[in-house]
Amino acid sequence: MQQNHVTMKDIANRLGVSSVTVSKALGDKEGVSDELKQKIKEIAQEMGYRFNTAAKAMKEGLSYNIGVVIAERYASVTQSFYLQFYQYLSTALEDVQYSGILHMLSEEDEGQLVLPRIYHDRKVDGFIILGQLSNTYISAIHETGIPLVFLDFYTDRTELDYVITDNFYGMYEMTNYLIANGHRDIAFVGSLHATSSIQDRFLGYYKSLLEHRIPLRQEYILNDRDESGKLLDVAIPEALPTAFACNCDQVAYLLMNTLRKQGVRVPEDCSVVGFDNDIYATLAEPALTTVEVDRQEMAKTAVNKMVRKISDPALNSGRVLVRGKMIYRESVRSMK
Amino acid sequence: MQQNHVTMKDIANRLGVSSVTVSKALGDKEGVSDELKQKIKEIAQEMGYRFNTAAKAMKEGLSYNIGVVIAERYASVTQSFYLQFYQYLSTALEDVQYSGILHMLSEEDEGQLVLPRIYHDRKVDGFIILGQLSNTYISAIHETGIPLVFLDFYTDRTELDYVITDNFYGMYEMTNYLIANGHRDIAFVGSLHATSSIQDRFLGYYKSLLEHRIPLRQEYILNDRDESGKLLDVAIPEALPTAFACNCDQVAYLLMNTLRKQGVRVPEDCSVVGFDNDIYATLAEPALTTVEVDRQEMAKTAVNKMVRKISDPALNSGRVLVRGKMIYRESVRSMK
DNA sequence: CTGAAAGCGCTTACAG
DNA sequence: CTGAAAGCGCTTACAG
Repeated sequence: MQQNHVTMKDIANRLGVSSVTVSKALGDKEGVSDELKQKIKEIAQEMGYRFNTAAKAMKEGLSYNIGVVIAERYASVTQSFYLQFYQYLSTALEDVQYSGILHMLSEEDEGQLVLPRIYHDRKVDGFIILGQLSNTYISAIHETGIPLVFLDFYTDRTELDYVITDNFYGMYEMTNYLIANGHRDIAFVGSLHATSSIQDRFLGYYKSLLEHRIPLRQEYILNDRDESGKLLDVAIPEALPTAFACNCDQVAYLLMNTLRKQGVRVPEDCSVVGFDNDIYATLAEPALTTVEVDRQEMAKTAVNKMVRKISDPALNSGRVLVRGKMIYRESVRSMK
Repeated sequence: MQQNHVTMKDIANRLGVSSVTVSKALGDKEGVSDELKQKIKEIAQEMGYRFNTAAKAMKEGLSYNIGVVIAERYASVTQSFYLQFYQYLSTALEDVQYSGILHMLSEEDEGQLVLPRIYHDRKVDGFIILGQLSNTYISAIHETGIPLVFLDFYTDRTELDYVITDNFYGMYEMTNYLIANGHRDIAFVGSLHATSSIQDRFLGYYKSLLEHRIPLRQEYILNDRDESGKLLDVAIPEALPTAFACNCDQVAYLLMNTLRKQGVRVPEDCSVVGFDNDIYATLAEPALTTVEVDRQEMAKTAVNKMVRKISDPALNSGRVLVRGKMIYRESVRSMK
């Protein structure tokens, strides 16, 4: 129960060497005999030495922290998706001797272009931005010159770095799977102008239809949210499709409730698939066939990008796609 | 887009004063004329000065960061409760010029008593521990002497500091409410030996029964989980109570599914209440009457405690209870 | 009201 | 292989 403040100097004194030698030994640098290195490490351990990152930080001008920014609206009760993402980021950052500092961005700060306090305090060497933010906010943070990596979101600005899941390919694969199961009347559920992810997923769906020479029908493109992003009841088409490809699990879950109320059984009467593999995928009955976003791989990729950007801020590695993974459950019926 | 590295010295040079004066001005300390202070602040702003926390940290031996530890098992897909909690903590910390660093503790690290890397790096001045951890881990982290505040969890060790929701009072109030609505056959759903929260909630329930001279019936105490914490199907008693007081919303939600399968309607045939006001409270149909844990108030209280402990580590303010808030919805029927 | 000096605990050249 | 010196950017105590 003692709050120790052992320094390298203390270790050096104890062993009758200089603190330079201790620094080299603990940092595994050249120029200390292996024997002495070993001895120093043992003593450090024994004395309960803890490295003082602040000192290193000041010397090198780096904090060894990365800010992870998530808009508050993505961290609501129903959306632990991004918070789980943070977990992977945190682990990936530790692997490269960094720590993550999570910053929830409020609507207010986003609107008024208030940068995170950790920016002003120089507590971070860069920001990983998780999810979509307003263009003006992106510009504001980008103008500071601090290294930036965008995760799970991209824009048309090619000078920025992005790591995203391959939404296009994921929904393409999913639609192929539905078609392989004999479906041809497949609706896409998602408002095309709401988010860039929905658009890309839609395009993957469309690509699959094109490849299979199934015409795209306007009445099978169903809105799921209004312009503010608020989820709506999906209007079920008169002619019931045999499958609904939903842009996310939550919408698939809500759609299944609506279908149930209309007496439509899933998957007997029609199939429903989702995307994300979040809580709604398993809350749904039957559980949803969906595409899992490989957040772990995305997190690792983003952290790597960030570390490279910190050592070379001019670096621009562009948009990196990470492939998702099909999860097969019980919400699809084979029509064959 | 320039990565600036303006220091106090730069500002001082620009104005022909010393960096000491700049430090005093920016820190709003005594000994600089208001005029000069104002001028310095303007120039700092104009030059894009950012405070270097690392330098202050080294000087004072404080990092101005607090680690927030959450066991990974509490941050699963279905449990964003604690992650929301973190949000409040983060805001409360910013109010006192601190930043929060979220650390997800893996089962493995917990078992092997591996302390967070941010501890070894001296990146934090204290830890707020969110939720229950093993006793051995608590001992291990406590022995380091680093200031500790436990949030939403307590033990019998009086030398530690806790901030918890008033589980006892919340369930007491809830049971009173059921009784006021004419219920007398009220079951409690929760395994009494699983967690300390469940125990306290049970005792609040019991207290209410005692006050109303309703006998406690063993067959109305229903297990909801096994020893490992895994949720079980609740065994509905032969003689159906008129109300179920569940120890949490999730269990209430699951119970309602079970009841539905047995053809029991809520609230017509029996009432069900929960606790926590989490996602399950509104996912349930009808929505659950429940007790909302006042996480914001708890977060503020914990941060205050922490700040006081940092300046005086010997301080032991003990167990602080924060009152919850009844949320009335549609899952209770009046028997009158 | 203002500032020169010392020091926080490291690391990076450089000298031996 | 080992170490004395300088410096990172602040703040504190002291002198003027």
